[in-house]
Amino acid sequence: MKIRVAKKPADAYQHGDLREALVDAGVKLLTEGGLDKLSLRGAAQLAGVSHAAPYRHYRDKDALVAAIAERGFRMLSASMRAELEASGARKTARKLVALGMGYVNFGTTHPAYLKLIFGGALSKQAGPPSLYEAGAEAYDMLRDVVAAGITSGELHQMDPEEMALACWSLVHGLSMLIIDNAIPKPETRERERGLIERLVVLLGRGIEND
Amino acid sequence: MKIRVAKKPADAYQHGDLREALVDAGVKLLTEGGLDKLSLRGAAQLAGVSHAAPYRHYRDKDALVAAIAERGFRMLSASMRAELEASGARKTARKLVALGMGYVNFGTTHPAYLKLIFGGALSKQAGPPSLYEAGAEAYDMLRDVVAAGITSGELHQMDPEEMALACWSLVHGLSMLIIDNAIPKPETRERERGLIERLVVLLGRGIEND
DNA sequence: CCTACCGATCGGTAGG
DNA sequence: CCTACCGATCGGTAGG
Repeated sequence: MKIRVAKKPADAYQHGDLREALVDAGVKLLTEGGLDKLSLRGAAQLAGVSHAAPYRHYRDKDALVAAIAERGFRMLSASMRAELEASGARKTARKLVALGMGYVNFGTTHPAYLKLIFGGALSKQAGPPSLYEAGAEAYDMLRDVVAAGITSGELHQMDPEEMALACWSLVHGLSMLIIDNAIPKPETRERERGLIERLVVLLGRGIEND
Repeated sequence: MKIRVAKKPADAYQHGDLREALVDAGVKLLTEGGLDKLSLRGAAQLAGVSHAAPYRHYRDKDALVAAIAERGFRMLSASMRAELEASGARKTARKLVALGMGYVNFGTTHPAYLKLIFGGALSKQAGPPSLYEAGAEAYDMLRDVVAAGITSGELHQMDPEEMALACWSLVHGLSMLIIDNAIPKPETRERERGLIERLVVLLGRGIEND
């Protein structure tokens, strides 16, 4: 009886976890080569299977993309939550700075992820409910902090959704401009932190003179 | 002597203006099908020439993309200037609202253009000087208004570049979020104007309560 | 400015 | 889960 010699690459999937292995492979393609390099065939190759194999686990490319996006959403909210907790902020304004920091840090560290989850590459059709849950997590954190700040009187009386949108737009725009080299990328992490902090604080206090 | 019968499509280029015709065709592909549909071959077909013809006028795809992007930059600054003039604003805060309106209007009306000029599709190499001039126009308008506002005392004493960046980030982020369907697109132009106005004013006055 | 050609990449399916 | 195949699209070049 012959002993089979493993022919698969070292990073090939093991046993029944091809589904997850394909997500890992897709993430690698995404982070190393950007959105353009994210393909089903490429992921299959990285996972060490034929390019037809993924269809056993994902209906089509969009389904794999949705799984990767879900991971991205969770990383985003984790980044925001980590900054919020690390800051130990008690005042709403400081909490908002922390959340913004978490957002921009995630965006500039994982540019392809940000473009994937917000870049319209997500087929607007269906997508599993878990994708939408993951997507709502980050926004909910922001909206809750804003709503609490309005209730406590720290922020202006105003539609919390709209105020949250202002914060979101600011940090999203900043992230995108940095990612796309529209503005010089801050040279160090410290400078980036300083920049984000000043911009978010600016939104807080307003740019007009009293 | 035979009379040649025109075989070209009605919208084919005329005489020596293929160079411009290719830009028009590229713009059409871009606006109708998004960035993905913008190809040299497609533009050539639309212009009624073979797919090898464009290389007589553009070194490669990046060169055509640069020409299209230049047009986009000029449309952006034209949109901002038009809003600024139409507003008749005298106070800095109102001028900033007008500029923001022009920016977001342009972005949501021409989403593919916005993604082209700021989406990193522009090869970071060279590109004609005219491209950079065009790109600087819009930013200069913003920075000048901000700088004048600081000088006049209407805005806080602060690095004008950084304050301009805050404004830019806000309207850029808002545009991108609308374009990418991350937030519901305002149903009417009026609602969109109202939203933009409230957000820019918010940046002006600050979201914190006094 | 054209025809004909290259090599590469894709998503997806047939049929096992 | 694999091999073999389709049709489509690209950017780019040779050679005229």
